[in-house]
Amino acid sequence: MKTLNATHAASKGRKLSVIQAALACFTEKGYSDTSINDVCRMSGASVGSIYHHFKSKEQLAAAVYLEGIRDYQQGFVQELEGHDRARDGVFAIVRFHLTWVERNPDWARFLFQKRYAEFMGDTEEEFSRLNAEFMARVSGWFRKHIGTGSIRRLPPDLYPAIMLGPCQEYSRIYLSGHHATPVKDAVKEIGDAVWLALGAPSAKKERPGANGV
Amino acid sequence: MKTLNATHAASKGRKLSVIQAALACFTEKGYSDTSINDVCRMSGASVGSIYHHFKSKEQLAAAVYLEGIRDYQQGFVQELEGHDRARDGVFAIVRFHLTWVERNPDWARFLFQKRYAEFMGDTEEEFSRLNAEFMARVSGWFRKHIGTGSIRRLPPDLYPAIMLGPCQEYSRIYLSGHHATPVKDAVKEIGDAVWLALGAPSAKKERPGANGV
DNA sequence: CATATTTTAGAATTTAATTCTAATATGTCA
DNA sequence: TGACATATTAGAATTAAATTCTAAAATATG
Repeated sequence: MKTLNATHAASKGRKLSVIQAALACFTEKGYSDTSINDVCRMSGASVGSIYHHFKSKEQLAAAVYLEGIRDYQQGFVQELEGHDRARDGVFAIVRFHLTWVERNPDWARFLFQKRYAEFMGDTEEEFSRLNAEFMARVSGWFRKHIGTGSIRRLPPDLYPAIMLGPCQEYSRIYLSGHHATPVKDAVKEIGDAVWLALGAPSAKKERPGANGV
Repeated sequence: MKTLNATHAASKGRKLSVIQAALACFTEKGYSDTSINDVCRMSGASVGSIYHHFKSKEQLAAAVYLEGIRDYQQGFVQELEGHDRARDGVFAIVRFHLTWVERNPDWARFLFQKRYAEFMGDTEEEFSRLNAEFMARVSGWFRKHIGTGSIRRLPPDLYPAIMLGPCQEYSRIYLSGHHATPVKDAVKEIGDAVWLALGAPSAKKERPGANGV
């Protein structure tokens, strides 16, 4: 028994060390620019050893992903279900997510931030500029409406996050092929929610305009 | 002039056809499993021709990304700035995003959905299960609180989207290294916004509990 | 202690990205 | 138009990196 456990532990230890080395490499150089040899050097394991534990480079990345997401989800659920009042729960989750990311930036980068980053090695400047201009225009639009008192005043970088975040998340579900609220209904519901989140109390009763919902 | 334009057009045509072929390949088989030869076959261009137009496979992917994001952002800004009343603008954007995704699912997948999908070739079932369980628990928690009347009733799949979307979006900015509202303030602001979006009118004045903000 | 199983090593192979050279097409200008 | 310059295409040659394979070392079992 003890020996069996010991073996398992040793095995798990090696496997884990490879996963951690892989995370470090992926974080530093990105997935494509990390070679299996890089992971060998970083972890001290041999090629054969790595391929014994992981079927392929992609499987290794998947293992890294699963390792991180498990930790995140466990903490998330614990936090959520540890609060009885809805408001407390919601606030706790928001805090949990943000602090988890703050404490585990490498994992978070790998788990949550793999959008386009992978490809943007050189083109980064162009994308950066494109994105900066875009965000400036969005922020400008909001600033204009703060002036009229119809938008609550918030730190400017949060407006896009609050407005687009739910849209993005919904899209992810919609695209995954799992059952999702139909687009038409989602437009209405998410629209309402975003407005509740951003509208100033005095403006909450604004009626839809000519081409509103 | 005409000839010059023709050349440019032809050149752009070729380049564009390669970009479109690449999008098709990436959509069908994923980035890693797409070889340059696949793109050759699909586009009719030769290896040399592709490498003449794009420095590397990653640059090709970047070009695909930029092509799509340009279209998205252009439509977005046009929509946003075409509405004078804040409420109309917000609703218009939500609708724009969702319908854009609906109409351009391949682009959207490539632009917005490149999180973990890339690595999950085989492990997909495990991740699917993990994720389904997680979402079920989150939804369950919300269902419980609808019962008490302190959460507005919405299609269940939208609760996670509305709660987590802004968090994810904020994290993306925070992690990108650009200036972002400090985590502490963001927790408060995003928490408020999410509660405004989800809380029922009757419950809006709930005070924070023992371990609330 | 002998045997079976798991793990490690690293060389050999295979696959796919990238580079290179030459040919072809296209545009410019006298 | 015809000679020259530039941009584009083609595909073979090269290089880099993923994956496989064989055998040795370590570990567990009885």
